[in-house]
Amino acid sequence: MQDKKSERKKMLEELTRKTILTSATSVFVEQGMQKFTMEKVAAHAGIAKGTLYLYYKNKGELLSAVVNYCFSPLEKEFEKVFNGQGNAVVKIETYVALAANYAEKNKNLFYDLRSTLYGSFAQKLTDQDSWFWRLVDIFARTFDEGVATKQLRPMNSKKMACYFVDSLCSLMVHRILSTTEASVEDDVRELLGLYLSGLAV
Amino acid sequence: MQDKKSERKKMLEELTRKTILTSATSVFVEQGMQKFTMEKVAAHAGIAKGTLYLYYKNKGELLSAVVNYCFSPLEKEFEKVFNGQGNAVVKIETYVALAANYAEKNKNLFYDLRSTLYGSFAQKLTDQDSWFWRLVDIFARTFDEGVATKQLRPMNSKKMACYFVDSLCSLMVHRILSTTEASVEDDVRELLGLYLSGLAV
Amino acid sequence: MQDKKSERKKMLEELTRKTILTSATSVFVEQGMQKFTMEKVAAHAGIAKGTLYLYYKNKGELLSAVVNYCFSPLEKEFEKVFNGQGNAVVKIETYVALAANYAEKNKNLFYDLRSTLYGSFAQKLTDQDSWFWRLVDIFARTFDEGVATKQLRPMNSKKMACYFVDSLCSLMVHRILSTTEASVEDDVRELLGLYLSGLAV
Amino acid sequence: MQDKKSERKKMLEELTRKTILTSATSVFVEQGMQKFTMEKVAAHAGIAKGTLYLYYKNKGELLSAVVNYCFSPLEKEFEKVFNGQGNAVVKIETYVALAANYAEKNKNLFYDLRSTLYGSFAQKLTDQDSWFWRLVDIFARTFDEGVATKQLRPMNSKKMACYFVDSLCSLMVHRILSTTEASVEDDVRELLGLYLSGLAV
DNA sequence: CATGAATGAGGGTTCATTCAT
DNA sequence: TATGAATGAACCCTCATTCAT
Repeated sequence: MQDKKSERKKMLEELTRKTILTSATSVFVEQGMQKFTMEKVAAHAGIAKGTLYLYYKNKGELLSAVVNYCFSPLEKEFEKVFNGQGNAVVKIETYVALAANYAEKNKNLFYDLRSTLYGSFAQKLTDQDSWFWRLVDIFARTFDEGVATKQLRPMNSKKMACYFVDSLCSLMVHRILSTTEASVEDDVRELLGLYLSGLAV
Repeated sequence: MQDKKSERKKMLEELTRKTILTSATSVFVEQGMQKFTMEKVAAHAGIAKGTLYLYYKNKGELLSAVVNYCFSPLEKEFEKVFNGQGNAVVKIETYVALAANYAEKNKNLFYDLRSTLYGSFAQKLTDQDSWFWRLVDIFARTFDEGVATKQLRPMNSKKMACYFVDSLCSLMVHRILSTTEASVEDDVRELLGLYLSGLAV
Repeated sequence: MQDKKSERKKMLEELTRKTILTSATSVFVEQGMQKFTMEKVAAHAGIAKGTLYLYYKNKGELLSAVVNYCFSPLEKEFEKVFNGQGNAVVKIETYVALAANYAEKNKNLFYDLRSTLYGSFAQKLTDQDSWFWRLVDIFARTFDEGVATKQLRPMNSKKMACYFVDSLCSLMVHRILSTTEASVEDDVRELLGLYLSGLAV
Repeated sequence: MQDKKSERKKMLEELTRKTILTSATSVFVEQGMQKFTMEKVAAHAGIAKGTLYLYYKNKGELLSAVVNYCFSPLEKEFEKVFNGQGNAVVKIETYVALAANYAEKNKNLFYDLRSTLYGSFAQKLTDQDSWFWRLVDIFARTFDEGVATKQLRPMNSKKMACYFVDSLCSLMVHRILSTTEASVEDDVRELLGLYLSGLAV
């Protein structure tokens, strides 16, 4: 009895958390960072302002959650690729393509996400559970695979994975902000060329 | 006589401008983006709040000026290298080393600069005169030089320069925020390895 | 249960609204238009500055409310007379007397109300629901009554009602500001003489 | 020698005064009361901000001067009529017509003048030299003339002149703000009817 | 657990006025 | 006398956060 109740409670709680999160994301995407206020989130979620604070300690945490939430679909796709078939080089190619396409499909989202994204670098590098480090982990292990199969040269895979994440972010940001429309394929090829062959002859 | 007066005035004006700018930078570095208020800047500069608005139209312009001010020394060093002796590859090596060392020497500054830095991506990509595009220009021309001398393979030099700027920023940010102290040399070597040789065997 | 709660809440809300309004009026009367600030109103009402904005969108709306609030007692008396016994001429006489006496009893209030009062002419003439037009309506209908009973000559009653409102305002303002104390009765007689008989022989 | 210099100085001084006054009026008319700042006046006059304070003690005095300046053309016309031919009733008719036409020709001017106009009632009634009292004087003497020639009934001519000034202001304000365009002639006839014959049968 | 009215510190900005030159 | 850079008090308004219900 007690268990059932507590279970149901937990589910309701989780539901509310999710509602808040999606509402926050909507507000963020539709109104931009500047106009992202707790009031607007509460209104969009159809709950009271005070309730937000029962689920997220403060505005900062909610924003962090939004960032993570925005990245999670992409992150899941990365994971699927990582766990799937294919050698390291193919995976890397797929990563880049995924990022470019994701940016293409979520221009509005990322346009305003940038500042938060980059503004939370300190946290991103401190909090080992953030999307950043999860991505780094995936990529580093992919690089390690490549090194093991002799497709890639030996390297500091973790550090390189950091650069790779940042480069993917660059790719996405530039795709989002640039007015001259380069094809996704060109952008992918360019970045791949860098990471696989470098620039030297 | 008229000239003298106007000259002296201009000098005084420029002096005040500089005082405000350095004060603003100090406040920014010491207190962080969040606590960067016009009041604090005025107090630090020892002038009245209203005076700030005689020199900078609003908070945003002052912040922009701070960002440019922080980057200008590094930018000048880049320019010096670009205009100096040495082939493209050597220059690229020097760029990376300069960035890494500049970050090392200005940890505090950049720690708080990040959010503004990245938060102003939109402006950075829109405003063709921003530090970002000036750097891109320098690097793209260096890449072109390298291509001309057959040291580097043909590429979309402008796009690659964008990645390069972002990678240098990554390098700096990571050096600034990381707790585990990697040697500057290692970081430089790693990034250079990527840009010159890529990761593939 | 729900109703009770909502009822009590509404009452409390209305109470606060009223507190703010009376406080605002007090501040207005005691300190004058120039020194009428939201801060002072909040302090006088014993509530937080921010709370004002939960009840009145901005300073302008609060000022408008004050003006209406100051006029509403007089307006109600006018209405009572209009709906009561007596022919048109008697009513007009009463209107004038009411205005003169109201001014006499509220010198302080109106002394500072003037600027707002007259400063909002544009609004007064645009907003069909303002005190001005409500008074004009009462007076015009009174004039029409008088015309119907042949006590008054045919006229553009609405236009004449406008003049009448303004003349009543003049009467009040002059009573309030004049240093030489004419008796209320004299002032009333004089204005009535004008409106009933004109100046020609 | 001294005299000449002092004379020329006085003329220059008067010239500057006039420049400031007309500039202030322009700013007032073109930008409205809200945006009437000393800075704008100085800029329009092509002189330094500080200089304004050599000619007008403060903003308030300058505004007063503007009001007087705006009324002076009308005032002069009134005076001309007063000093000219014609009996009292004819003069009164002319006064009303002049006011209505002046309003018609200076809509923009008076639209923003209102608030200042009425906002300075206190001063207007205190300062015996203000436009208000000068007009009252003219009208009172006209009324006295009418009484002397038995065209008008005995009255408190000064008090009635006050009402008359206010009614003329009402007429002008309503003409300026009303959207429904009544003919000048109708408005004049209506007000004249009131002042000459009253409303009673 | 949910509410949402109340809070109040704090922010950016304006502008009338002064005063050293 | 004229200047205009500097002043700084004052203002309106926002919004993250709390807490009594």
